[in-house]
Amino acid sequence: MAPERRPATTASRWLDPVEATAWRNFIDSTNALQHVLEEDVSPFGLTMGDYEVLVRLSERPERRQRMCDLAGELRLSPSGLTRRLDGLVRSGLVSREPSNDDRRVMLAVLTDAGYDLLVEAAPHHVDGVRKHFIDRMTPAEVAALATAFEKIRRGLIEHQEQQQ
Amino acid sequence: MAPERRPATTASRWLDPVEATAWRNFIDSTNALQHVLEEDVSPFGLTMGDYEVLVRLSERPERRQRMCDLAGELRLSPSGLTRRLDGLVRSGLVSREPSNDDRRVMLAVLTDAGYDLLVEAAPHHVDGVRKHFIDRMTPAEVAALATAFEKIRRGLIEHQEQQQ
DNA sequence: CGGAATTGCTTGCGATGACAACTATTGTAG
DNA sequence: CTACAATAGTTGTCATCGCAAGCAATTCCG
Repeated sequence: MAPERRPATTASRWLDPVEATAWRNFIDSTNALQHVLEEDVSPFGLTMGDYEVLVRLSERPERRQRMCDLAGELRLSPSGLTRRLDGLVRSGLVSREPSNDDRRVMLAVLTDAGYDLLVEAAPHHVDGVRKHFIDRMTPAEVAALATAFEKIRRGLIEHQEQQQ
Repeated sequence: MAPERRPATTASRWLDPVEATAWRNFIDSTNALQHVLEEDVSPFGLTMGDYEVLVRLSERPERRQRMCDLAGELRLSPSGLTRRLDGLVRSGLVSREPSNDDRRVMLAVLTDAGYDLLVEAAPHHVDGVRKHFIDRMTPAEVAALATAFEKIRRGLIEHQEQQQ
């Protein structure tokens, strides 16, 4: 709660009207999008957090992944992932398996039930993404957005690594 | 926890490569951005949630706003806003004032201390937005993004109202 | 006018997730 | 080979936030 030491005030350039609009619309959209997309997966008893876990696992060979790698991809703390998996394991969608290579490691494994549920839920998720995101834009805008966010993503990863 | 009734499986159109890239990059970027932007305001003892409250209040006449309106803008539940304000009131950055017009209503009021802190923190926040978002793109991309997210935002508001 | 529905906010409770501390395993020096 | 450091995961504790319930004030109608 105690503030860290504050950086000295810098003379920073403000956002011009177009930039400010882009930023505000982006923020508002992402907020609202997160809420809307929850609705598409909740009929399947899933949160978007759960859904993301299933997706990531389904994209891996043998549908399994080390906890720490998964936590990195999901930008979740180790404890956060442990508890999210607890729920998915209880539901029988994911199971834990100790790794043979490294006995510190736990593998999160997508079960058949988990895969089946993902296959069932995914089309509705995609419908939501189309309806509220992709189909609101022109193809040119989609393309521009893809390249723009590619650069933003790379920049953020770079920044993240510099902080190590 | 109990799944709601599931919608019938629909034949939905999948995302083509460009669309999928746009979506994935967008999701990853927003996740990472949220973490990075926290770093810019945390030296001031603020979370991004707190910061957003201060910004919204500062934009209002007399720096005050009804709780329910504020909750709507921040897409926060009534109870969520109550508790977020609790913290800000404890810190002396915001105060509560009952409304004269409607005695059910509580007004959240930005204090002088809150305004001063916002003025101090804002440049660092803007620097972060520039560094990680705006300045990663060409001006054309920023403009495209502004219009694209304007349409997405409108669509989401519309959808939200239809669900009312 | 007066009761019922609505609105605005707060509180109890449960779910989620971060941080720090702890255990267990692996890697690295000396 | 042994100590020390680094890595992987779990658990305790705390903060945040949503839902349902509750209370107070207002509005709607008959």
